[in-house]
Amino acid sequence: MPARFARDLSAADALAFLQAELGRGIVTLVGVCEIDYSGRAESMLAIGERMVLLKPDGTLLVHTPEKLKPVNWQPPGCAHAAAIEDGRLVVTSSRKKPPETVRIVLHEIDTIGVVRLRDDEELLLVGSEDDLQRLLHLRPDLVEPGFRPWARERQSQRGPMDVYGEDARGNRVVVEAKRRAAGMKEVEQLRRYVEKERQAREGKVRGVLVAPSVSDRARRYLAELDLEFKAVDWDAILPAVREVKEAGQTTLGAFAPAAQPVSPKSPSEARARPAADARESA
Amino acid sequence: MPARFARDLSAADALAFLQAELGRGIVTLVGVCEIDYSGRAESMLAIGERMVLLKPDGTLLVHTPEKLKPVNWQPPGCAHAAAIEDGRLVVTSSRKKPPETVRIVLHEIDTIGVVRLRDDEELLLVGSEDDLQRLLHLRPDLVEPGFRPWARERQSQRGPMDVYGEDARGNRVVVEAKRRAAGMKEVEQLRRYVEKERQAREGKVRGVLVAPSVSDRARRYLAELDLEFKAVDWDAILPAVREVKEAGQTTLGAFAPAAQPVSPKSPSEARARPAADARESA
DNA sequence: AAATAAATATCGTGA
DNA sequence: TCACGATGTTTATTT
Repeated sequence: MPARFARDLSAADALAFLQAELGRGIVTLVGVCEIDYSGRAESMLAIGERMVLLKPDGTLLVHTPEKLKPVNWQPPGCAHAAAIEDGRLVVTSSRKKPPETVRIVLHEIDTIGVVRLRDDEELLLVGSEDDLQRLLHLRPDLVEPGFRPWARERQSQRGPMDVYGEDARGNRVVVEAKRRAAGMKEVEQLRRYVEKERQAREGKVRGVLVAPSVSDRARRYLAELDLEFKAVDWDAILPAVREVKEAGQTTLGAFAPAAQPVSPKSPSEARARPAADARESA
Repeated sequence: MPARFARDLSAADALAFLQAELGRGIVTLVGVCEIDYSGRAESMLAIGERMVLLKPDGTLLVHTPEKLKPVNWQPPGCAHAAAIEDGRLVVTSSRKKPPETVRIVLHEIDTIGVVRLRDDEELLLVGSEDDLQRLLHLRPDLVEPGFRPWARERQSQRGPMDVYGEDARGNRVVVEAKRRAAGMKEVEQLRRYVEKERQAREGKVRGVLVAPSVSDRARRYLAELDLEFKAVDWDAILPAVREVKEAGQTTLGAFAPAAQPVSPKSPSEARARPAADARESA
């Protein structure tokens, strides 16, 4: 993990540092600066003390002492550059599509450094909406007793539905699964699918929103649209989800979509195949 | 901008450093670590080299050499703590609502440092949806000739509408303004407001989605719901938006809004007054 | 390249 | 505190 740090550099020395190290690691630049952004929108930030991070993948982050989100940034893939203008160090980060540039003028340079990090590991996340959907296929009783899911992400004319199946009485059921508290937006989303399905089909089509909770307004809206809500308790199902996830990493294939004879459409489905079992990611 | 850095510290020395500096500035910790998160979801990250930032406001960020988003994080307001466990430095960040904890176990410590930053400046952003809405009030012809907007953010039973007014023929018009390309979600949102208005009123109620562009599917959905689309060219209106914004920054609060006998409810309303109109021409 | 939807989204505002 | 909506959202995924 080679690293290099320097303090009290002149603009020229800082420039030399950047020219040598930009793209070779995460470059950290602490100092007094003003920042302008122009692209999808425009922004101006008056002079102040900030921490600038320049990643080797072309990411830029400018952090102030507060907040999680950087005050200015640039996503991966941008071209970082440094120059001296009017005796001051100027760092820019640009991309062409969409055309966007962040321009940082350094008035004082406190610290400049670089760290070369090696990290091949990937985050393993448990509790995503995808996890919830998979669990609903494995344990359809969580939706309601007698529910039989058909396929994941069934296409409708208005987009893919989370879960689609049949209830004990043979009614079609559209399920919208949310990992967190549901609101109006989620009801609208469910409505969109159910409505089309009701137009297209004879017979009753039910719509069920599955989520940890639902707001009062959204609940009334559901009732208005003749849609339903089913609460899932994350704490109660998390162990099961964890198991499913772990199985997915190692054994999988247990719930490959039966209704889809074609090749897997997504890595998640691919992961759910015996072939993927042998190899252990992460 | 007092700063302090140290390298090749033992776990005990690093602990001492953290105990002295946590909360006093942005603490940077570079090293080999493994990370677990538990809260709204769960995550695990195997051992690797990362850069950890601990802000004085209780924010935690863990960055890898790639991507804009931190691989693990904690929002402002969290309690940071450090300890030695099994001879290793362990940094935790927790909050109670919702209950969440990030736990970082350091296997090697490369660099540890702290910078005390002072930054009172606020970002000035031009080109937000709010800016667009204000401009539509100043230049209602951007929606269509003869359109007369009434008030901003009129309350409907289902929430506030972006712009509400009357067309040349006296029909009610609900406008949904978007700063970027619109899709299904935006159509749904417009639909919700228009529908309620159509239920509540006699006569025709029009719904217009104002955005730089709209997807094909969303356009079809609009047609299906008898809603309309009006393109706005950001590049063309940005100069005007910039002017409005600048006027709002300088002449703010000089007069009270004419249509509202009470005090202005928001700075944005105060800014969108006749006084600001004067600057507007093109 | 465009579009669609998720996110440990975060963040600000208003009730 | 909760709910809702914007975000220069970013990111992954699919067409």
